[in-house]
Amino acid sequence: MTRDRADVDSLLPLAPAAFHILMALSEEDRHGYAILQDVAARTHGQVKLGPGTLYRSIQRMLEQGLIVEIQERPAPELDDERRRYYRITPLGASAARAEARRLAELVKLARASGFAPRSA
Amino acid sequence: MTRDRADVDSLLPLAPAAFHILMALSEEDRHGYAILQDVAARTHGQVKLGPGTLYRSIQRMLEQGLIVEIQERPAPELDDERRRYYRITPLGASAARAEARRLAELVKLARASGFAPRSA
DNA sequence: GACGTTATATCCACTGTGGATATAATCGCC
DNA sequence: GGCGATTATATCCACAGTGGATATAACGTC
Repeated sequence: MTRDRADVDSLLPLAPAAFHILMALSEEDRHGYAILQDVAARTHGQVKLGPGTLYRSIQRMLEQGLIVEIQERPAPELDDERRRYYRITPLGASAARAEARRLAELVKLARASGFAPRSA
Repeated sequence: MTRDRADVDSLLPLAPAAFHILMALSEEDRHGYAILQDVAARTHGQVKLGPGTLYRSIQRMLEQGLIVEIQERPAPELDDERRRYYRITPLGASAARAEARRLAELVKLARASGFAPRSA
């Protein structure tokens, strides 16, 4: 919660895929393929990340410190060796909040232009 | 106002620049450079389109039928020969509304993920 | 043991953007 | 009347992000 807006603004606008990935990781740690499914579910099938987009986004986000790979794994009988699990970082959460603010601002502009109803 | 969602959805997501240009043209016809200034003003200097982005976006949008070039010009003493004026089309307005809906939906998802407050 | 799904990863082509560059008319100012 | 900053349009190059194809292989199930 410390220093939010200052540094994080340099990451904006967040790549659409990155924003969706952060939302998928907001409630729990997930592995890549699970992120894919979660994004599709949340958006009612409207957003479907391609594998290229997914894994390259993950790499970028790891480098930027928006997410980290974790070693903790579920009980062996529920697990799958191939999986790699990821967790959102405080920086990632800050970036997601900043991006959400930016998008809300954009919707506000759209309202002022008559392209969106007053409240939706 | 006829057939909105059906065809227009194929244009989504709208390029950010295109969306800003449509908002700039929502109230009145403008020429390229004026669009540039209007976008910067509306966004309090946060969004500044580069010339490459602007003129290539305009070309694309003309081809897509989101805007048209108009021949009407202001009184000669207020005009500048070099200018080319553009007007938003009904299709352009539909696309802008659809994009605004899409963005509002995204903000809603962000709220559900705890990245945006309930009302802002 | 064969097949579809799960899972990760890389490659290529395409779109959109920013910034540099080019060109030239217009405006304000001295 | 001349000069520089601004106005105005346009093209070029490099780069980021995306989608889809391809590759590889483990897993589940029948």
